[in-house]
Amino acid sequence: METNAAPVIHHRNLPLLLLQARESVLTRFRPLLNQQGVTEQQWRVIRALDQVGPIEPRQIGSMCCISSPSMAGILARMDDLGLISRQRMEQDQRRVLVTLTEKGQQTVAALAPQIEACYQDIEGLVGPEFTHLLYDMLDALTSRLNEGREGGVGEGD
Amino acid sequence: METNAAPVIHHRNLPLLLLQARESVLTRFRPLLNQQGVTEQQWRVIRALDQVGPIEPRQIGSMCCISSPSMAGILARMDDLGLISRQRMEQDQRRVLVTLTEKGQQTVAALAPQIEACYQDIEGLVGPEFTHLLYDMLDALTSRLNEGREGGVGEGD
DNA sequence: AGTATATTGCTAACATCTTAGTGATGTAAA
DNA sequence: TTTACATCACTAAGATGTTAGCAATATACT
Repeated sequence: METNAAPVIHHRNLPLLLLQARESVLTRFRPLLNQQGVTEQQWRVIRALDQVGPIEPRQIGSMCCISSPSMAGILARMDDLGLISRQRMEQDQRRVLVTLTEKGQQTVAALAPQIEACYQDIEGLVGPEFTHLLYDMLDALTSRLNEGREGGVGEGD
Repeated sequence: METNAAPVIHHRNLPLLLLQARESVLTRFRPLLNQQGVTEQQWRVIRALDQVGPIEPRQIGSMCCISSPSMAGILARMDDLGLISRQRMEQDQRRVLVTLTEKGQQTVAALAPQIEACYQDIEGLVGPEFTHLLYDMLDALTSRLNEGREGGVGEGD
């Protein structure tokens, strides 16, 4: 058998290519996040709350590509850390409203400039046109593939 | 505060865009993998071994973006499942050689056509030119960002 | 009203990721 | 040769992802 005779899959591994690209970007962000004591997912949640204000867990999950079971633990820990607060809604006792706390906003203020600088570095390496084209293509790929089968996690920004 | 006054980060969330794109693709693969009883990571390892033949754990990790600690557990479970086999190398007792078993190869044979069909569907939705351009851009982004700082996980395909 | 159904957040079990650190083995310098 | 250093796979602990399922609540239908 050795170096196998007939490789049966001819396409590049697209999920892997996306994962590698993501890794290469995150490698630059991770140190900044660690320094502030927040995880990647916590930062995604914080960014979402900073952008659109108080929202519900499943909305956050939809925006950040985080499943409901993961969200439960993440919000619980963020609550313990004092980054967010949760409160049941009056009208519908099932639902919960998540709000970014003062401390959460301070984390944004502390990280934002460093993250911005990181993006500047990246654009400096690949060029702004490249970046924008890539954004558009990723948007297009995601929306085309999700067309007519939403219902789950993952479409916002 | 509400819908916050001054959003401080102006760039799109690139890691999130990549994650969402990856999710939209994986959503189509996951059912196939589950049906064969393999996880995403196990399938990545299987594909790598099928492509290049028997290799060492850290090489797999480099190709598949899997860290050494994760790899330990993944290979142990794949060994239990009979998908791969491991053997210490004679010359260097630290190193290990991982080989795809007969059962592992059967898994490839069973999944390959379905995966191929999936890629056909995707290309049908976005167009082959789009796909190839995307591959090129992801390659470019990854290589540019990793330039001069390899040393870790994640560059092969 | 009273029951069936849908929605929401959550738990459980297990696989994986991350960061830090370890033991065994190999290699190079004193 | 002995000591210092490097490499490799692996373990440990905690956070997250995935799948299945549950309890509470809300809504629709009879």
